[in-house]
Amino acid sequence: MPQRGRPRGFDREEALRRAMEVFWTQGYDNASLADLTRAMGINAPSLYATFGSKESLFQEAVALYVRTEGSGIWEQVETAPTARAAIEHVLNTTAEAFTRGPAPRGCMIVLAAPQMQGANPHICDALKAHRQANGCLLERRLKRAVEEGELPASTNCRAIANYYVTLQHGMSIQARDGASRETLLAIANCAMSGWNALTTQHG
Amino acid sequence: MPQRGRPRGFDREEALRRAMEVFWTQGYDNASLADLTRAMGINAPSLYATFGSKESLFQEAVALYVRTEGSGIWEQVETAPTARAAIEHVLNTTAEAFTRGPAPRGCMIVLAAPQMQGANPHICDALKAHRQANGCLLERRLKRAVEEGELPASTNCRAIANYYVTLQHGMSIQARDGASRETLLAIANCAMSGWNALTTQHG
DNA sequence: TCCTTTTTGTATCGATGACTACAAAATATC
DNA sequence: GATATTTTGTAGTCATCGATACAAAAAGGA
Repeated sequence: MPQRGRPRGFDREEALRRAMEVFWTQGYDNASLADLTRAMGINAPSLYATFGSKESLFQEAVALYVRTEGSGIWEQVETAPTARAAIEHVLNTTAEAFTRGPAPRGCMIVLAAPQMQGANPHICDALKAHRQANGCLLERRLKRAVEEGELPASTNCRAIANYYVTLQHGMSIQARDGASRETLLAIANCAMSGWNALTTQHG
Repeated sequence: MPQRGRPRGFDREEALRRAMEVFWTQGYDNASLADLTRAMGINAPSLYATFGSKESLFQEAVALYVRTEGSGIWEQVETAPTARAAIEHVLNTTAEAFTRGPAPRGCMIVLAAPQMQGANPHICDALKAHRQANGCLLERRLKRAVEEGELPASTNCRAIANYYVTLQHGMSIQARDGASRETLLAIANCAMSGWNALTTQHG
């Protein structure tokens, strides 16, 4: 017995995808209910009956973003043959993803609520947790590279992970400011050119 | 004949400084008139009589921020003996400024309106212009270093400038997420460790 | 003292924010 | 067809947004 009453007149996944694009472009606070319902093609009562609230809709949109847009950037960190290849892939894929078609420029996780305080601490905390998870992911990969002999034991894995994650966050600002794919790739290339110096000297 | 009527009951500079802190902490949209007037210790009519509007108050706050907080980071780019010293000073001073006392963490120019669209395009454009001015400043300094023989003629000055500015933007996100001064200094150190590789190979 | 000028506090404006009450509409079950 | 259940659109809730009208208060110039 899946559904009894009147069937829903719209596709939940499609509506969520539209909401994600609005949040991605405008941020959490700047995305009004009027903006959301217009983009989703539904009225406010349908939104609340389906997603609960603006905040929970945003959380679902974040989860969708991580699952679709973010996966291409981060999913191969574990499987890449070397830590160097993993990070190089992250940066190059970031440059590509941030300048892809009509999608908003830059990362939703970085740009959607950067004030880190205000009316919605849940929102800020969730985004911050996602950002820090990426740093931890890189750090773990670097530590594995040390264990596997790719990098020397003196490698400061946390510092290097923080460094590359910081650059990747900065690329969101550059992308939102209109940087081209070539510009972002050149930035990634600059960062990778220091790899040997970074992983051989001082801990 | 400086003043005729009832004298102003508050200090304009001090009130502007308070407003700057509110905008710096909360961003442009999230800073409500109630927040501003409470922090400035004045009522709304005094604010509008003195500063014109919320938008012009913000623009004055940005100018004050650049003049006070930002000057320590960027003012010595021209006067530093080498381009390397200039950039190293920018990054190290950034780490120090972003973790100084009770001030908000991270750069107001980066964090106050990152959505780059919405109700106030003037605000977004002004902040974007400030960000890009810093990139141009670094690029000019690097070109001068090429002319003076510090760097080879094959140096890709624009790419290197974009790279370091991007990292500096990312440090705002890290600072707002709670990164310590030591963490930010380690990030700056990682970026500088690639200097030789960055300035000797490929254009 | 009276008049002009400017600032002050109070109280409010219309617009918009997120959110919901309610009844008509549309389906499954009986 | 009758009833129960869920979704739909309309209209509206209260709170807050940025911005002001207005008159009392506080100063200088006559």
